[in-house]
Amino acid sequence: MWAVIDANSYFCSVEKVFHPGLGGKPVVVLSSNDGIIVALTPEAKALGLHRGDPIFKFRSIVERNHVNVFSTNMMLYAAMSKRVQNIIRKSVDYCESYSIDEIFADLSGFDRNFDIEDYMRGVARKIKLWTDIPVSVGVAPTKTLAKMGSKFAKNYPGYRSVCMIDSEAKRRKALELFELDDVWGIGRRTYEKLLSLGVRTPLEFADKPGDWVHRHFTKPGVQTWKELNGCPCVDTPEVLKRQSITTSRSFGEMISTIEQVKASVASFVASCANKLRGQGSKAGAVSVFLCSNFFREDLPQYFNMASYSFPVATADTIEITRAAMAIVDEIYRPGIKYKKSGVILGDIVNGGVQQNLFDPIDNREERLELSRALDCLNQKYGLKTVRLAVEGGNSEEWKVKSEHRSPNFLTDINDLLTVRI
DNA sequence: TCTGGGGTCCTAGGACCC
DNA sequence: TCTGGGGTCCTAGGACCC
Repeated sequence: MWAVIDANSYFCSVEKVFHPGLGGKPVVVLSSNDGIIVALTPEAKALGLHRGDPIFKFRSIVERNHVNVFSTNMMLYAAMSKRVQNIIRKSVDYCESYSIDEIFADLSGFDRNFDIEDYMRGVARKIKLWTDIPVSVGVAPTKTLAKMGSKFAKNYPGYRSVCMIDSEAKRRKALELFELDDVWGIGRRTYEKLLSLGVRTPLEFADKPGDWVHRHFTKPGVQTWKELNGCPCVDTPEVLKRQSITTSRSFGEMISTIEQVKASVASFVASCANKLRGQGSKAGAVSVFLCSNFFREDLPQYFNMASYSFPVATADTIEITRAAMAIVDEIYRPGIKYKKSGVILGDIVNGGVQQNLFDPIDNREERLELSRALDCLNQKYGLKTVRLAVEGGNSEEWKVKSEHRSPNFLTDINDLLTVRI
């Protein structure tokens, strides 16, 4: 059996932990640049707000109903996630962290007569007591069915946080009641395809014969079908090392000069390279993209992207920045108002790095040490305390909007909560 | 005025090899 | 008149996830 432990309205729940008194009130958390709603509580949903809504279109609803609005603070959410996941890791033998607010737990080690449902209820209770984050738990023979269970647990209080699908009758009942497009692995396109084939519920899909499924679908579709029938086949290995690392942002205000564009790109390189060193890897290639504001039909539009492959895979901020700046020189066009830029590190290698007979750099180890020193200084004295000059001063004209951001309650000593008794 | 960011896997088709 | 067969690697794009 697998369990999936899923936090409810996770980003909102974290904000509620540190802003007491928001229980039962509408809360939303916005994307970067305070653009769209990325998380919302059931109370906010009841007002007609949805995930993905641009907040500026719903100002009147927000103001009229005193919706509590927060900018996103990933540092805070990641720190809290670690606490929640630590509790789970101590409660079961083996876990696979799937996302910031979800974790799969392998329950196969438990004895046949063991009361798993009651045990997981205890875990959920412990998480709530120790972190104040509410979670929903689904338990089933496959991950896809477990995910269904967690949604039932979330939507129906009667389950008291845990929904277990452990018999053929329960499986069929769940498949019959569940929304087809909410099934894990069935996105918009597959949903439309299934509808056009006359399939309207997960149960109808699961009951189709194997040759029918193989005729109409490729590997991912077949896997989902098997999982719905109780046959485990979806792998979610713990991703400890990324194959690619991206940093990109929309700007609070559009920018035009090459100096501004370079400052933004250099800053994103620094962030990517820091993450790269954090996982002990090196990148074989860097890509940079620039784009205009595609919502502004009155302005000339532009998107361009180019890549550079390093002679030897590297994690050196200076080397990567130099390559990225050359790409900007290549793809920058004057007269465009840029809304967004981004940096992608690819061809990431871990461990053995292919050497190059004609490598122009002969002190790679020393240069990596220099970059590591930057990481240490910035860790100790704060982000961007030491940076390359091309990133520009503190004015940061391309700065993203983040007007309702919570302090870093869990990771910055200066942001610790003050409690008055 | 204002519309996010970061990932993974799979497949088909092109280019190339002998 | 007749024009093979069997591979690999790479890439772009699609689909999905949170």
